[in-house]
Amino acid sequence: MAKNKRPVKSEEHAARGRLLGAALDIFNERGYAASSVREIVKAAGVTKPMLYYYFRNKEGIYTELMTKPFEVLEKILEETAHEKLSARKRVIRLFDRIFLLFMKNLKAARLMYSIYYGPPQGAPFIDFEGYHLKIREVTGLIVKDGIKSGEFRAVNVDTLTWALIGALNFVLEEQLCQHTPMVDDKGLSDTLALIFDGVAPSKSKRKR
Amino acid sequence: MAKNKRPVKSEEHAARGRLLGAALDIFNERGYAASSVREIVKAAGVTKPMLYYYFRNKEGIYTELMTKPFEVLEKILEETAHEKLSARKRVIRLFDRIFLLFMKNLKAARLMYSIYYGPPQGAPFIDFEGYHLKIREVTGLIVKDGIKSGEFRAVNVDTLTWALIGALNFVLEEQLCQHTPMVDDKGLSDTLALIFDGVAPSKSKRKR
DNA sequence: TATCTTATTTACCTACCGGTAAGTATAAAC
DNA sequence: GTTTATACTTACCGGTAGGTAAATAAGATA
Repeated sequence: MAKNKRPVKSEEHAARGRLLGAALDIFNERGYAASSVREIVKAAGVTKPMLYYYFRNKEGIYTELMTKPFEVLEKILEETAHEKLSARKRVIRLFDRIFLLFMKNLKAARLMYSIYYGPPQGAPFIDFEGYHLKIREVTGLIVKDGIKSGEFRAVNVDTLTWALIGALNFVLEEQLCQHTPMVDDKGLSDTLALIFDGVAPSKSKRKR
Repeated sequence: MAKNKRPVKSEEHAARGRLLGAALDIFNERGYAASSVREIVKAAGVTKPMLYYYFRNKEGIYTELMTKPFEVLEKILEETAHEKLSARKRVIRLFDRIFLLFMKNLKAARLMYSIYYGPPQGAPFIDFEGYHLKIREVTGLIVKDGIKSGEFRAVNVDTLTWALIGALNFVLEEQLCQHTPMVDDKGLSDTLALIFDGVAPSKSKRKR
């Protein structure tokens, strides 16, 4: 009993995928609360109960959309934390990978940002904060390595970490804007280079 | 005709003010679409038609809340652009003032950020972008001055501007988070100092 | 062929949404 | 003392929200 029997037509769970795509589009355009189940199912070309069949409810399809991309982030963080490169290169690699992941999930990212930094819009809670902190943590570890090895000047770890994350965040958010982004991944690496070259040790004394 | 006659009880337009306060609270907690007029008027302790009396509709009270704080920003930008100080001090003064304005209007700011960077939530359009660009412009002008006068190394103007605005943005957004902010205005000035000291001209040659 | 499971539809529910019509109390103006 | 404008209330509107009960179509199993 409880065997694996599936009618399974030509496309497997086609409706499910179409619902996910449509929901992502509409959540991205209007936000969680302003998106109606009716709009979503209409855009997906299916009937309303289908959404309640595949996902428990409106919250269910939202939760699925918001949690999936973070599985990739976890992997990126793990990999970069243990790479054997200079601290500078590890930060650049980490941020570059995050940038790519972000671009691949731009619509989901827009929704995440607006809910993490803004009002929850009636959407169910999701621990975006945890991932934000993890990124900061890994960056902080790399910075600490860089200072220990003498690759960086002995500045305050947190301050440098903030400057770096600030640059990353700024570039990521620029991609969310309505207008054409004025900074991209090239701008990010330039900004990082500026910060790094700024804090690189030099022979001459520096004020303060 | 069209004379100035006012019944004017003890408190003038008390309901109006209470509506604005309640609307700000509730928009801030739930976002635009998820906030109902009923909730707002209940929190304000007035009846529903009062909102439609003082403001045309839900969009009207939202628009009033979102546009008022920018009048102060305009003044800050104008003042700082024409101050006779070092570029470094002007940037710090500008960002410090913006930080204070931001903190004084934290609830409105949270709503603005979520709508500017995220989905519009069904809220009427407001040109947040214009103000964002103005801040960037003024910062860019100060940076250009600093490079011209030799106060800064001859780096790319945009890149340095991005690094600075990134630090500002990062600190501002930190204030929006659910948790206790890990960076405040002190952290901001530290980060700015790090970037400035990094780009300050030095006697020794620098790689790249 | 009858049965079971999965996938999908039609028709409907209640609750709440933004908005308003119509009336009223109050106090200044004439 | 009647008028007039302001400030405010009660009662209601049509529409739409999220969600579901119940029937059904179709392939797999027996």
